[in-house]
Amino acid sequence: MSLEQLEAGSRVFNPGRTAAWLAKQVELAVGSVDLSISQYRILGLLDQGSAMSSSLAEQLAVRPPSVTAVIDGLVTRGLVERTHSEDDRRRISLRLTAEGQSVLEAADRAAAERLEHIAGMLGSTRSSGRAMDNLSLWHQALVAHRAARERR
Amino acid sequence: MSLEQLEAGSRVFNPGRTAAWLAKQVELAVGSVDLSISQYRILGLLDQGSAMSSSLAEQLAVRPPSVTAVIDGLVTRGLVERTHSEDDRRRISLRLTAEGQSVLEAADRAAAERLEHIAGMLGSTRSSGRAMDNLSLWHQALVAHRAARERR
DNA sequence: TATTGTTATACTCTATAACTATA
DNA sequence: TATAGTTATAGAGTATAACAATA
Repeated sequence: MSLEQLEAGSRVFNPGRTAAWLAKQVELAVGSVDLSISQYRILGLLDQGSAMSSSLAEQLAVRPPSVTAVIDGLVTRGLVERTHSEDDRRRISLRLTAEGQSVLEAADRAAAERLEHIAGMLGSTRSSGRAMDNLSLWHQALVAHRAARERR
Repeated sequence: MSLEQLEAGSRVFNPGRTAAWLAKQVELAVGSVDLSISQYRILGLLDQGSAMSSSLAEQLAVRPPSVTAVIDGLVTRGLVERTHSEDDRRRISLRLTAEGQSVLEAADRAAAERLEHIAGMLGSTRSSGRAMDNLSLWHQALVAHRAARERR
């Protein structure tokens, strides 16, 4: 690490801070379709298949009442459908509606466009491409991480 | 893109969703030193030098009252110091205390460790290294993006 | 009794509108 | 008058504790 980097906090690359700022950009992007980042995460999970409320809480790393609160808003907006499970009526099955699917896709596009615009600030298309590819690497890492947690 | 990827939403790489989940991991990490991600962003900005409240709001992309609220908590905890500017007494200068500096460093370490652990779930040390190293590209892109916005 | 999810309640972060202090 | 920041207030997301329904 260079002397200049050691002198000023602003110039030291820091992975946590970088991820925190990327998230803010995503928040701004999905806000354009009136989604919070929490709502966006939940819709993304439901896009991978319907889910029980309990399993959502675990995957999202939040407590059950938080899931209830966010889902309430999504159900009111008609983006998610709540149905009691037939075999165990304590359980609640959640799934995306067509409208939810469509809003999620719009959010995905808005976020991707914003991130691509930011990556475009790097001088070369090669660097920009590497930045986007890097996110795909993190996607794989997060999937592997979740799988490892589920096995435990 | 393969057929398998087209079939299931879960397998399609999506930059926005990835960034949203990375942020959740950072949130969990900085929570270990009792910081929210908003507090973490603010401490990170103040680490780059003292700042006026108004300029923080702009950089954070939030409204002035939100800055007041978050700073209130940080001042109460002794992590940030508020002083009236001498030349224009309407303005408020904010800077990190030694304790704030130390908590921020602990948060940085916790976030970096968590991200490194997740990157470690990729098969090879080479991939893990690339994931971490290329996050610095995003750091550069975000710095360039902010600079471009300031010029406008 | 144990489990699933919700309700009650409180705290934080966000916003808009109205206000205070200063210029 | 205009500007910098705060106060008042409200909505969303988070939590813990207590509850209802079901197993």
